[in-house]
Amino acid sequence: MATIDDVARLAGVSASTVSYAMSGKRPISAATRARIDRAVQELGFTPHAGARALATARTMVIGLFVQFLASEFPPAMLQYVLPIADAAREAGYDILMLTEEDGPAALRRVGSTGMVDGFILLNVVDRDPRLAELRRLHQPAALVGLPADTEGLSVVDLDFAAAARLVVDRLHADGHRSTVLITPSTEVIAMGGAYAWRFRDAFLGRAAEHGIRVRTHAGATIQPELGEQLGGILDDLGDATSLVVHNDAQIAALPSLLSARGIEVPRDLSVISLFSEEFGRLFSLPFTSIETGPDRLGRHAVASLLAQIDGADDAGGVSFVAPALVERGSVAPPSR
Amino acid sequence: MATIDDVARLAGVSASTVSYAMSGKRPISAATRARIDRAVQELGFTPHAGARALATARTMVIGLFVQFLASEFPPAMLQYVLPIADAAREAGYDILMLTEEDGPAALRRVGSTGMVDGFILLNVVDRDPRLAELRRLHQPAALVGLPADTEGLSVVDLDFAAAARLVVDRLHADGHRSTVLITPSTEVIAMGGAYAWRFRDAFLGRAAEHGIRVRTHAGATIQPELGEQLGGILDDLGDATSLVVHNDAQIAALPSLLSARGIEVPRDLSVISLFSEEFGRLFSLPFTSIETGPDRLGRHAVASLLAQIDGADDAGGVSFVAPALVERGSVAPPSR
DNA sequence: CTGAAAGCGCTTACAG
DNA sequence: CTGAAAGCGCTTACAG
Repeated sequence: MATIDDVARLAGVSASTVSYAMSGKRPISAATRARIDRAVQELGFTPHAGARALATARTMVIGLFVQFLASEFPPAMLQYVLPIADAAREAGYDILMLTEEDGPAALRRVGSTGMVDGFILLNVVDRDPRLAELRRLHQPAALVGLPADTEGLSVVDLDFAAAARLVVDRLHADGHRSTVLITPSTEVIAMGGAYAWRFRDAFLGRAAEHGIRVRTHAGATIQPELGEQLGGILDDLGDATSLVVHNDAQIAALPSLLSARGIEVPRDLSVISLFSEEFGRLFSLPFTSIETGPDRLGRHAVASLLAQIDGADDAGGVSFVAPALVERGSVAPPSR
Repeated sequence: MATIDDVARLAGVSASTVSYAMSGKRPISAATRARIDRAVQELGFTPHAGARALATARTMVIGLFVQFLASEFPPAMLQYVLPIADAAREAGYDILMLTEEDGPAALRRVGSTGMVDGFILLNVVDRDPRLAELRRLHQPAALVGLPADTEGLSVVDLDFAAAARLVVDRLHADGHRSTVLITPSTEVIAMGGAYAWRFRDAFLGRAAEHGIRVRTHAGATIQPELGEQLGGILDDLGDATSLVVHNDAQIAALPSLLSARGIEVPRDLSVISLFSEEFGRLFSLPFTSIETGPDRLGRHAVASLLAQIDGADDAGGVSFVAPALVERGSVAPPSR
């Protein structure tokens, strides 16, 4: 690999001039610039990332911490990762991906060795063990998912309470008086996935206001429990005329269970859920839903992180992204 | 952040002694070591990754190139990424994740700036545009997926020809005389996904040996085309008593289409496919299948890459991993 | 068993 | 408009 000294020698200038020519941080005469450009071309020179990081204290890399909660649905995570990688790249950053079990140790290792300029943490939970280490590190960071203590952290998440109200209001508008709500699994709730209870509690509150009866089930995430549970719910709807599914694995499995039972949506049952457009396409889900917008959340996190890295000192605080309801025709007035 | 000089000062030794104490590359007296350890603890010292990379010409990072072929099924990719990340980590390496559209440019940027010690390329296709750049870079690399020209490359992939023979032999053993084969999409074939035709051609060859009739369809990957096509195939099986699905999206959609039609497996139709145990669990697939073993392939790629990085000069060549058939009871003698 | 020094390849004040 | 030099924080021959 050619070094900046090789370029300097070939162009007949000093290394510093090469550096300035490439960064554009000071004026260079046209003739010199031409010679430098030619030398750079000829040698195929690109600055060594490590040397540059050492000199500038900037790596142009961000650490992306993916996290698979026990009993969460893996494909959902990918929807966040790709938009984040794209947004980072557009800003000139690469992505160091952290996937370890031991989150705090990984943060410490990568943070304290200066491998990255900042972190994005996905799927942050209520009392996330990574946060203590993150605070100690004093590095820029953006979180996706709401922890219990947001002091000094930059957090973005969907406004699940608003989402719940949208859903209840939608059912109420069509005259539903009774519904079944399937929440994320008990494991997710135990791990502290705040989105679970933020949605559920707001849902129950709004339903009470409208006088809508709600039966709640914490949804299983793996087979065969999932199929048995969801099948049982479908077989015993009671007076419920609608089903609200806040659980990726369950909504993905729903179409086949519905069709096995000959239940037609929305004629026999109204269904409403939460998922991204992409997720819905992947699993062919014909259901009206809250768009969870992982791309929007991911890009928001990147923007927030880069602002901090660029010293905007924008500790950010908590941003709740407003949800939107996407009609797909699976909600209609009840026939019973 | 504390530096090695801070530690040296606090411990009353030289920086080089600190370095040697930490690397264990030369004997250090117990007393000195104790003082150094204490100083390291006290200051929370960790060596700066950039400085170390500059001094050693080693980054302890590997570049992982994920690649989503048009009309491939995204969740399948994740199964490779996680085991690779785990295996890398176990060996002390972190993962720089590349996801860009422009593969060659990404390789050049990361490779020529010395950000990584080597690359793993996923989903390599027949005439992969990344390979020219990879050869120019002269960096260690391991590929998952078979390109047309493997000269000088280290490649690992499932032995799809052997897999096809296993499948045909399994059908033949139960007396099937006619089958339908759904292959990856035409887009995958056009992009050069060699696994598509390696499986198909071996399948047709073996079927001919056994005198088994085969009707072949290139499977659509997105809805609603997928459902219409697969539904049409199920509605018009002709004399086919078995269905072989080499297409992630189609096999994921199959259970719901079968149940909608009241087709019972294996009573009415034998089904056999290719997917990983994890993929099968995710989509609740009750089908006998070739285990595609993404974790094994991923770990193999990491091992091969690390051997090259450690100068084993093991250009590797092509390794085909032997497939295994996992019985799940979806193949039985035909009733017709 | 330990230290002083060179060197890895950049960037950026300091000088002119 | 350009150059010489210091410095970023390590590792590792070279010396003792």
